[in-house]
Amino acid sequence: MEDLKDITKVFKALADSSRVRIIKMLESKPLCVCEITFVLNLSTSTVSKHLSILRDCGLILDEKNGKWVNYMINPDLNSNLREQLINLVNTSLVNDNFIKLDKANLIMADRNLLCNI
Amino acid sequence: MEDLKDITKVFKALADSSRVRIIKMLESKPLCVCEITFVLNLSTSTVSKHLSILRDCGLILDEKNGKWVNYMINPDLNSNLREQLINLVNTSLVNDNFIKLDKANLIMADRNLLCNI
DNA sequence: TTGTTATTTCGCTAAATGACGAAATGAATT
DNA sequence: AATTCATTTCGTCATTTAGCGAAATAACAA
Repeated sequence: MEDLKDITKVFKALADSSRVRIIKMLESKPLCVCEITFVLNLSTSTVSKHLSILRDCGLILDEKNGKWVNYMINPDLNSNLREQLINLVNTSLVNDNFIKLDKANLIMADRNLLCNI
Repeated sequence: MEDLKDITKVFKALADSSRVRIIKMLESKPLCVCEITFVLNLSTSTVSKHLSILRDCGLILDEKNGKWVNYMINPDLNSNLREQLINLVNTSLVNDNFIKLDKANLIMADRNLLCNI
């Protein structure tokens, strides 16, 4: 059961364009911090903070994998609200130019290339 | 067609508990600023600002009526996103205690009583 | 163990936001 | 025209937030 505080927290998490861009990226596949950092062109610490905000409201999950941390859309969005919000974001912005560019850049964002230099 | 900026603006509008409470109140019926101010127990200017934020992202409408301004959920939410968000808020928080209390207080908030003293 | 690398946490700064009261605006009434 | 009253706008203040770089942490590699 969701209360006002929980719901506001989820809306706050989505009330930032960088975080919406992250959700849109994660719709393709799980990503590590450095891949997202490459696409958003922000500092690693800033991206890490954004991810923790999305995680703390239950929209995404992290999973350790060696020295990487993979982030993904929470496959078990234990509420109708979160599920519908993710669907809403998922079906939105399909023609937005920034989102298209992010998706194009994501193709070039191979963690091995990014990290082994 | 919605772009990233528009969508972020709508999420920002909902990322505040007072504004979510306003949306929940407007689900019952159109309300003037003084009725909402009575329930939220905030200053008139603050409530007016909240209402303008909700209006500027297209979620609500205002309608002059004599010296009052009636605010209501926009009956013509010209986008799937706004429509689904309003539905989402509408179906959420039905058991939240603060929202219940707001609805109870709203019954006592008659604009004639509030304004004719 | 020591080094390397990915991520997180910390401390800071600049900008945005929510709150208020006071002043301005707009519409009805006298 | 002057007054009254609901609402909006303005100026200010305190708090929150997004951003960064540096330091701390965690996990693999040598």
